[in-house]
Amino acid sequence: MLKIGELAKRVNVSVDTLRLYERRGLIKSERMANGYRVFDTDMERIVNLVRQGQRLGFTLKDMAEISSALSQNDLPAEKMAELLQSKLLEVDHKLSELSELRHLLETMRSQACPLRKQI
Amino acid sequence: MLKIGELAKRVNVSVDTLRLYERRGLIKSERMANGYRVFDTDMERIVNLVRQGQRLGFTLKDMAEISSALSQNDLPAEKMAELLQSKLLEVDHKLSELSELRHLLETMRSQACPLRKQI
DNA sequence: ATAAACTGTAGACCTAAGTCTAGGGTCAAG
DNA sequence: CTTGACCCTAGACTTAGGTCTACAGTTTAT
Repeated sequence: MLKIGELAKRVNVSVDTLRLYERRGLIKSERMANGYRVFDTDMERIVNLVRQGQRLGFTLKDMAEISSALSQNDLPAEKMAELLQSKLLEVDHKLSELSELRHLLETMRSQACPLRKQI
Repeated sequence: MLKIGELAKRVNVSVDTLRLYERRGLIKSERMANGYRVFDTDMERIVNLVRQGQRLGFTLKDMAEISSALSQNDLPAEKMAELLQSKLLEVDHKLSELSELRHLLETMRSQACPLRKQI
């Protein structure tokens, strides 16, 4: 159980950002008697998942679908599997695009540069 | 040699976006007597490269470094190779992050869901 | 008991990447 | 010679994803 500042420090994200994520439904918290948020330590992993997704071109909205399903225990396991499956397909697509991009860069580097009209 | 509308159609991007890309130094054009832009057909490939990069989490600024080098013939081949090399490293990093994400999703799908505290 | 360090909300502000609008030229077809 | 489809610029507007500010309550350490 973490207060927002501790979670922020652990995942290396600002507290503002965490509060934003909560408003967007990416993470969930309970409240202490004084109104302070308390986060389950699992949230650490969820936030990291979200950030990783973002770096790879997924939007917060994309990540919200999955992380909200993870952080709230309200989804039937079947729906969950379905959702994960569809995200997996997206990831696989990105993987192939990325390999393609890699190949392109590699080619450009080894040859003079194919997109460029004669040096 | 393409006018902006033709290029836009080929790469499936709005003409506004192409003009923006030009201002940001991602693509280059000549002008016809009447002031209309004309693009080399190579620009088609460059725009596609940019879009692909974007989908994978690179910013326009990231892509500008490389695409401006490609569209302008003003960079020494050595600098170019260096730049490509550094982008390749970034791509490789993304590839490994993406595989990691894939693995995580895969695990979550096959097990009940590890991030979730007991169903 | 008081300062420093946290936490809360609400709302303004910021950058990136577009999109849209207004106002005006260009060009080919009928 | 005018209509419709293009093109131009400049600037306003939009959405996403944050960040910052102001103002207020809480906790911790001294």
